[in-house]
Amino acid sequence: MNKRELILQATLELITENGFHATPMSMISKKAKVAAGTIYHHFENKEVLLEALYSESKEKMGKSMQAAELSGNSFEEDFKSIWTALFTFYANNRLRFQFLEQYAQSPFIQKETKEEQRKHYQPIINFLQQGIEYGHMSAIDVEVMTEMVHGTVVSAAKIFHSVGNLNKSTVSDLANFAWKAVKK
Amino acid sequence: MNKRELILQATLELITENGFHATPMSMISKKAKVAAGTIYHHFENKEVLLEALYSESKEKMGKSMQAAELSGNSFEEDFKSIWTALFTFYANNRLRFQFLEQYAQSPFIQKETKEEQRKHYQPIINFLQQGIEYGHMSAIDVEVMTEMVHGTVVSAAKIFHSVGNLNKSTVSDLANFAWKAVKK
Amino acid sequence: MNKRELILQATLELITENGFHATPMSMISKKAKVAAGTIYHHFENKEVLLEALYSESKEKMGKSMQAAELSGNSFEEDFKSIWTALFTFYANNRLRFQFLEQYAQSPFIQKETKEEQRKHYQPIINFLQQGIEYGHMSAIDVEVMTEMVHGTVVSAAKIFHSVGNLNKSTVSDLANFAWKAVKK
Amino acid sequence: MNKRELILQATLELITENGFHATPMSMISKKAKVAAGTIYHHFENKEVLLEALYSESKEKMGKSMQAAELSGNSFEEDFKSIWTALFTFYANNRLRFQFLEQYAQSPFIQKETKEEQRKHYQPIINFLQQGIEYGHMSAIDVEVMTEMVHGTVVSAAKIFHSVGNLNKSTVSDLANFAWKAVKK
DNA sequence: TATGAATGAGTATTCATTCAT
DNA sequence: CATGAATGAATACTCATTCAT
Repeated sequence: MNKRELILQATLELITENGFHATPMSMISKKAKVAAGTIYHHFENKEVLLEALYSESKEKMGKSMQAAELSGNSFEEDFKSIWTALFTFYANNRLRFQFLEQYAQSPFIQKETKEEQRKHYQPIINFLQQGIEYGHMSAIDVEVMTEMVHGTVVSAAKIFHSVGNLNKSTVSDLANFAWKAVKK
Repeated sequence: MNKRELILQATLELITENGFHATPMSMISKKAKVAAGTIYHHFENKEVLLEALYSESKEKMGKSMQAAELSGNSFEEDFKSIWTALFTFYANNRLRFQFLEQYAQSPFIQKETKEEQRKHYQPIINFLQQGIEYGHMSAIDVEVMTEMVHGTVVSAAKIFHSVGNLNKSTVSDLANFAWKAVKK
Repeated sequence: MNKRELILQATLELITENGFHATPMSMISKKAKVAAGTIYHHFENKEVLLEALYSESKEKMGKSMQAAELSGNSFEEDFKSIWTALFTFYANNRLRFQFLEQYAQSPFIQKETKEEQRKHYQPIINFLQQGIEYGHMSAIDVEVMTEMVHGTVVSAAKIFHSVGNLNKSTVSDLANFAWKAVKK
Repeated sequence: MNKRELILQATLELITENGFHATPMSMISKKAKVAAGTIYHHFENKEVLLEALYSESKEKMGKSMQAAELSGNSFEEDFKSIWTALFTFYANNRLRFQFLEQYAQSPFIQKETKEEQRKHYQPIINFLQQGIEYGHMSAIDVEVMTEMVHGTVVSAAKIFHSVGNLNKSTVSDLANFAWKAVKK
């Protein structure tokens, strides 16, 4: 890992644990085993560091969904594949999940940064849009639908992390919970 | 309003806007039109002030659900009544909603405080438990079910606040979204 | 005890333990079981309270020496009687002793207050002056002599309080220590 | 002078003048011509700064006594040499003297710090111990004896500083005062 | 006299950021 | 690129004092 990545990783761990303001730069530099000044060679200031972490996280999240293998057998099956892919990403990446939850709506992240990261999950919005158009899903506004479906994944991930793990059948139940909610 | 309430109200507004650490006590005292020292007559320190706000908010949230009028005609109708009652509370109390979202999982709130506030929504858990037992709902663990249902209300409220308002039929659609998800 | 005395007593105990600045008025009011404002009915402010305690203490100290019974048999005997009287006062009144030690030279006490309290031990200075004039003692400036002799009592009292007690023969040894030092 | 020493010197001057609690860190940083935060790079907090000053002062005091040249001609001569060496140190270092007087017994200084500094005057205790054993001095407990003798130096130094100076013959008289007190 | 809630100036300490090396 | 000592503005909290009751 190069220094930039060491800094980002340390920031992720510390900020998730303590929050943004309760994580001094000195603490990050210590954990990353890097001098305080070095952080400033890679990131203009603390806020920029946070935004970089946000962008990186959103990108990873988007990629995890796009990596879902879609059989094309049925819309239901593909929907559940994507739902499970995102859930799995959130389950396997606790810190990133918590970080995104904490900062998704936070005023620390610039609007432009948020907008820019939309691209990573635009394909998913398109997928849902088609589901509605082809009559597989309720005719709810696609932005609303997206938020509602994402909410079910988030809730499932929260449960996963509070319990510590979840057996396959429960995960399947929860994917089904989401599917029942959206299907026509 | 007495000084204690003025302080709590100012804290709610400022903390939701800026976050806990980015809200100096001096800013709170200014907004509440109270001397800095006065805050410390009513709250031992900043953390205690935050916890008081959390407790007050959870209590109001619990009461909003318990105020839902249950006709007893059908489980579905009652389920939607409660769902809508909570959604309405979240919709009408943006600051409280955002505050609870931000601090529900935050490490700033003591575990004991969280435990104590459970009592306010225990009746709802009981209601869902019965729904499962009487076969109205899927046989999912009731704690899991509660978290999932709550997640749908939270997502709906987020949509409401990002859009600014939501017409009655959409709200009804979203209550139905939740109902379809849970029903047998 | 009236409130004024309760306040003075509480102040003596707390200030000796914690020091002047580390003893808030609120702590004094609590210990004296009196409202904060009540202190200000009896003492203009914190400094005046300290000065009152100083004056009271110096007066008690002066009286303790003047209460020494002088047989008139020999200068040595009378010298030792006075020495022992002051030592006994310091030994029996630990808090007053420590308080006087701490504040005797402190800048908190106004010069005038110190001057005014001289009257209480002027008789002792006169006694030593006579001792020098009659040739019982070394011909050292009487102010210097007074300070040196007082120093021996202070050292003895410090030893007493650090050990917890001192048997009669040791006290007698120490009075003799002082006498040997001053005698011709 | 490096920053650490500048801070210690400023602290010595200010604390002696105003007392510990009446000397804000900001005042120290100003006098030392150093930023407020810089103090915290060298001393963990205000109390640690005080302890460092105490240790440094006790060390200097111990060294001043050990620098006394002992002729070995007579115990009396050596005793007076040491007495005079310490007196001279106290006379030439008013601030350190007053600082040590104020904080020697203060609760601000940790017991361990005090214990640790004993080493600096242990040689003197040994010297007095021998004087007692060889019959040069009264058979008083050596700890008691040390405190009493030290008390005479302290009194002499107080006189010196209140008057402003003292001629050689008076200093000699006072060394003799101490010697007469202790000799057999 | 007595009370104690309210005030707001004052203080120790932290921490993002800079810059000489 | 990397370092870490130095900076000084910012902040939580304290406490002497006041004053309406």
